[in-house]
Amino acid sequence: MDNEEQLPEKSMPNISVDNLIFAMQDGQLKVLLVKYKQGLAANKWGLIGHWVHQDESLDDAASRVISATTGVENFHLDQLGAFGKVDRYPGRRIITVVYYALVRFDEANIHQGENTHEVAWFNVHDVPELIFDHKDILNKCLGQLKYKVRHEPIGFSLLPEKFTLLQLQEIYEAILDKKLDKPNFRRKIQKMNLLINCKEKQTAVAHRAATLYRFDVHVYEKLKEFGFNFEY
Amino acid sequence: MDNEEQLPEKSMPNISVDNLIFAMQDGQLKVLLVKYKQGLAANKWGLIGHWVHQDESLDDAASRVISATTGVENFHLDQLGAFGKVDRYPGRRIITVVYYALVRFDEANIHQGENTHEVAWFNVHDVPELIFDHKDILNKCLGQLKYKVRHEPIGFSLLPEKFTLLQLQEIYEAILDKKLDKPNFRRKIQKMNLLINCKEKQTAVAHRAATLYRFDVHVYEKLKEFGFNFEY
DNA sequence: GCAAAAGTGTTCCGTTTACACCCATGG
DNA sequence: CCATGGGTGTAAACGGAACACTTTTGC
Repeated sequence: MDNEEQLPEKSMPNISVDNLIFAMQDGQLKVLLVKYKQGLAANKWGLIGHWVHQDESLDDAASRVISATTGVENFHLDQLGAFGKVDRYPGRRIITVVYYALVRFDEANIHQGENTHEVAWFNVHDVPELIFDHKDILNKCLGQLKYKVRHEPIGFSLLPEKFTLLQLQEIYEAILDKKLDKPNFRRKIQKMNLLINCKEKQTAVAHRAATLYRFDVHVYEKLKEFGFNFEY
Repeated sequence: MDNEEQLPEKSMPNISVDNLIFAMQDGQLKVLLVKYKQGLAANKWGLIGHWVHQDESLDDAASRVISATTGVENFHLDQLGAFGKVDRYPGRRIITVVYYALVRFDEANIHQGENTHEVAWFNVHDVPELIFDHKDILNKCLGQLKYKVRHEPIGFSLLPEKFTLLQLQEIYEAILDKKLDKPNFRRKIQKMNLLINCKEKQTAVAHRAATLYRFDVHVYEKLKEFGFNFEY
């Protein structure tokens, strides 16, 4: 979180929410960070944090700021957990509940917050120094993403409406941080019956145009419910 | 949590920790519940909750009460997450951070807490009515356990030093809530190189005595770190 | 001998993995 | 005609699922 001076009356003391917002850009997994204006975190990069209003749930608090920062209304949201070491926040005892969101890069219109004077995407493996325990939080979240992407079809939340199989593969490669075999990846994904062929092709590419796909939302919902397995 | 009258000076306002303690008894997965003496939860069953001291981390707070209640010092501890609906606690805004622990049944010596007048083990599928959102929390935790037991060797935390393969299988069956094939289970577990043959047999059983095994702690640590796969 | 659980063997079949290979397009 | 990525084929290895079968022990 940014600073204590700004704690509004209607917010809970001692509790903050911090958010990790992820998107894919140029085949790389990016995370959105902000530079705070004032307070303990002034001029330093950190996760997008804020206080929790007395009359909103933790989930709602996270959604509120993610929407405000990115302009995106629909995104995958998950709770990473609560972080509560005694000295994690300087001078005061603050528990933070961390959420991570997956957004489509092209849908995001980054808005400056009141307490920040910079917002930027960073490659998850190349971030600046972060305030408090935010680096630990990022690392834990990257681990959680690896874990999750293999058992729930969350990777798709990072793609535009229509996408190619290579784009999808790049997401898995970025999150799992390893190269995957193209033929095997294609077959595996296709067999899930999750993709619908748009019967369209890429245009203006300097190689054979790839087929565009979109999701079968019904199958997608079922896989989310019952889980699936993606062991690479 | 129990009641607000008891909030000690040194505790954080607005935040509680609730714990689910699991153990295996007679081939059944049990969870430890308490009946509170006073406050909003008086005479009702609930998870073992408490306030967080200003000078202890969330993890430490959970460990403290789990040890105090069960007398056990070594147990598997994981955070389930934070629960923060606005109306989850009557009359006041309380965020609770939930932990679950796996203990060995025979090591547990249940101690009554100051605020409780009953503590008892319940089959996880047969619990009484619970206070607040504790039933939701239990359900979410059972789902998490299913998820986890297939990817990390946590099931072993529920067993005594020396155990038979059937005891281990019963844990998986209880958590996954399904019958497993004995020959296949045995082979699968054996191939992990996680078990050391104690070269001892069961005694006083009315059938062929089973071999006793114990864990190879080194392999166990590695599997915890790198994850494993147990898809049944 | 019978019940109960220990423990082994084997077959079938789908999935994973690795890698060779051809296709289409723009420069 | 070549670089780039799209896309298909295939064979070997592995692992899961199902189930028949033998062994040991106490009563």
